[in-house]
Amino acid sequence: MGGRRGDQGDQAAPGGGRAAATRARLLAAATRAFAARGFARASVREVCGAAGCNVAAVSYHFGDKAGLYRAVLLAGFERDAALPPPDDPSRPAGERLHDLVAAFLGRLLAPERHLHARVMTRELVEPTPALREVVEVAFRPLHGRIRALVRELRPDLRPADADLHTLGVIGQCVFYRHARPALDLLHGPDALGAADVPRLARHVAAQVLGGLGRHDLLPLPPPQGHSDDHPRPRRAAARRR
Amino acid sequence: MGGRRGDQGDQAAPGGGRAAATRARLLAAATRAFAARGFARASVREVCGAAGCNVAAVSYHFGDKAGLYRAVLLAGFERDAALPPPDDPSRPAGERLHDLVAAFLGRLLAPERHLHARVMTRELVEPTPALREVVEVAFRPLHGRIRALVRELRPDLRPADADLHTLGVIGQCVFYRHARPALDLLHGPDALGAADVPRLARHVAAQVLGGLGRHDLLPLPPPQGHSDDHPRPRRAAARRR
DNA sequence: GGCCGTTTCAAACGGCCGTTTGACACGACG
DNA sequence: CGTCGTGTCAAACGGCCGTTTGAAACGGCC
Repeated sequence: MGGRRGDQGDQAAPGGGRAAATRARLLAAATRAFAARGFARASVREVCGAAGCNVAAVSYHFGDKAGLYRAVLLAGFERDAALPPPDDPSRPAGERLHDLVAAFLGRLLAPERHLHARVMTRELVEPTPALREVVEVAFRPLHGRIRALVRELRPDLRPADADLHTLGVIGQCVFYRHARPALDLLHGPDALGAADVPRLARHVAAQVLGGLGRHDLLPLPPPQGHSDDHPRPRRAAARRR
Repeated sequence: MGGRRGDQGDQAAPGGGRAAATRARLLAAATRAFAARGFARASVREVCGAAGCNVAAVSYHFGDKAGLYRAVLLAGFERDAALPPPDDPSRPAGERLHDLVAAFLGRLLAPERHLHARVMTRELVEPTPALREVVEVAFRPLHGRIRALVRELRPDLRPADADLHTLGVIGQCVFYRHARPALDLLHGPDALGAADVPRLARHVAAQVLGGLGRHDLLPLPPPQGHSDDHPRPRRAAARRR
């Protein structure tokens, strides 16, 4: 029997990258499967079928199914590490909050990025032993950034209330990912999807700023007039900045 | 072999309610199991073990596992039908919104009621063929009630924006149920649970009212003051900037 | 060529799953 | 008492699961 590796971090495959290619196909297929059906319900036969390799490849390259799952999560962490826009303290806090929400929502919904986000947010609902790492690496840092902006916008807030505002933002965003099957039934299959990320981000940001009593900092003119008289055309110009 | 019933709606058990008792135990154990682990991962052996009966009882009383699941959902619908407070149009819309949010959050988190809510909200994330019914019977009516209050509070809102405000409320509430495992890790196992329902409801209601630009309608005095004139004796004196 | 470590494969293993089977216990009723 | 319908049971069935096995294929190297 060949030497098992069972872990990542190796290189110099004498076989000319053939093994690395199998590994990559397996990782991609597993990402799709875990995103679509979760850890428990995605089967290694299904993953290997999609990757075009034998079931034994999972134990050979990743040790076992849980190792494959961990590798999928790790790849998601690495891919997302550079994603969120670096915070620029010189800009207005309201705009920075909006941009952070937009980046988070994009990660949750945009077609090229949503797979890893699905795997990670599924952990929140259906935890595996990897939940702790997801919380520490992905959830808590995001929570911290939003919370810092909330406190910057309203320094007088009690910590516990800043937490509630923060979780409100995260909860609204995650809902558009988690509840997708139900939203498809409620609003039609294409409503409130990736194409609506700018609109959703604008709304969530305006919502939390309003809840903080900082209507003055709406990063964008609200799409609806509140006390004015002229009805807005549907595609009003007023792009941001 | 005995005549299968496989459906509910029967009565007149000659065996003196013994069958009905088994049915009830099965239903209770299945509710716990489906709430805790979902349809796919809860096994009929586990359910029947907890109910103290044989595995064949599932197929005898409910046809199959999916029938048992449908019966659990149905019982939840019936139990919750009388739960939400009837809307009283003579009261201020802000208070009615707060009460509705409080009732919804209570259903999601309160110990005696959360099991059915878990089964139903899990459908949003991990749909089974019963999702359609959950959406039509539970999700859409709640959405309609919140949306009507939102439009009453801000009649000038475009319908699409009223939807976003509505989903923001639901998303925040559902998050406290869905993300519980992650919240346990983030804030400690007892934070933001059933005991905090009044505080959470107050926050969510104040948040959406603020987002609607109706700070004037906060249903309860907010735990922190932001632009007011009288300091609040609440807990610690509210720190002012 | 012969060799060897690496990688892939078909096949099988044990285990849990949902479901079915056929027998048995029990109260009702003629 | 004998029969019947009802409800429960232990046991088994076929199927999918994750994992392992042992051999075959591959590719660089002498």
